Amino acid sequence: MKNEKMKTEVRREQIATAALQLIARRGVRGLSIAGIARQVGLVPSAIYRHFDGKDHVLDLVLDQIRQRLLDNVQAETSDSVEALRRLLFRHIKLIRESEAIPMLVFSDQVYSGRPERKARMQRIIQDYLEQVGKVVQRGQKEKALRADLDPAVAAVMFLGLVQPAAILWHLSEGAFDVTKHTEKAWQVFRRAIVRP
Amino acid sequence: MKNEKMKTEVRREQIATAALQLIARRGVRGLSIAGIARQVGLVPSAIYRHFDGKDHVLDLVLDQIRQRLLDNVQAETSDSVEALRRLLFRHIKLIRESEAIPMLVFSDQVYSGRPERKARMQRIIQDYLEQVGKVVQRGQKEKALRADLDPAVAAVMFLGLVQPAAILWHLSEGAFDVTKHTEKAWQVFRRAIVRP
DNA sequence: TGTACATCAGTGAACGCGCGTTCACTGATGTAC
DNA sequence: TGTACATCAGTGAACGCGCGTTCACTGATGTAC
Repeated sequence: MKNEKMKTEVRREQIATAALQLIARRGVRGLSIAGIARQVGLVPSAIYRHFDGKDHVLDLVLDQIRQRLLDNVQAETSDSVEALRRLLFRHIKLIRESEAIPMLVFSDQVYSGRPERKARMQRIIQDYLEQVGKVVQRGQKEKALRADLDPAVAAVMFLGLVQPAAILWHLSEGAFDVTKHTEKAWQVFRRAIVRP
Repeated sequence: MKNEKMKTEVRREQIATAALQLIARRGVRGLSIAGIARQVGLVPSAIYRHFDGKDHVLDLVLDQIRQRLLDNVQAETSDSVEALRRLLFRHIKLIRESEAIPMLVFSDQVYSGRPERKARMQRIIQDYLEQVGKVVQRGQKEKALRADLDPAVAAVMFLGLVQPAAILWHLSEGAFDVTKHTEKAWQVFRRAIVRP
């Protein structure tokens, strides 16, 4: 009886956060109810006081990720080219802070046999892309970006600036210099989208 | 005793191929010895006549992927801008044909607790990037591509043209039009790398 | 070319570990009067 | 403000499923003489 009782809302947050950390450290495969419980300082069965099962924990984790991504893009209100640049680095920072995000997004494990969750992840990414697309449109209205640029295509490409870098960073255990690479990649990308 | 005996080399290939197909269909999580055996037409324990364990099956699968990627890039000998364009579509085609490839590359499951395999995957990707980088360098020598372009950065960006598209295609169950997107994205990328 | 023996690819039963989940319980916290 | 009862967050033991792996075996294939 060493543990204090806490409100279920508090525990739910703690549990989701612990899950995110565990995924970052050990991957989706390494995510276990026992591990989460240990991290939070509870006994495995206690998790079931707050969630109906492991799947529901993952659902809340996805919610948190969704929120962080959207918070990121909505924080940018400066002039659109600069907004994209800053969003890029925010995105990198977000991924560095919680490596779990790309792991989750790419992990078939999360979706396998759960089509509704796959659809949900798709929604999250598409919502994010839509927001990025809006920044691009703003740039076109401001005459800063090329008018013949398809905002949707640009948004996906924007994601492509981050993704392979994140993978390399992860595979190389941090040896790959993401910031430096992103800096250079941004210059190249910028050339392709700004008005001549 | 319905099954004929076959040489272990033949079986090893069959098993690795079956594994690749299973991953494409059910994800890395859905890859089981029992599943592989069923696909090949054997009993689970028979797999152990040809491999020391599940891990060793995955190792051969990685080998096959490496081979396919490198075959792809080495097949391109035409003028360098066109070579990049064609390589891009080859890559897309490869991923469409075996959706398993991005799943494997991104699956933490494959690496978790096996640092040597993580390093191996890193090597595969870096070898590929190096080959792409060489095509870029060739383009610079031919004065077709900008001299101030860092070949390594360009190679990673090249990968970034494919990756998010592959993810979206996978998440959307094929609804996302990869070819159309890649076509447009290539135009944008091209602008950024060719000599003005 | 035929026989004897070794090797090899196959089978099915059984084992055991990891892990998510259930259940009966306990003591603390909240609420009604 | 105090007492009685309901609810709620915690515990630990046990269950059971999935799945990789082992093992003793069998019959076919290959090899030596």
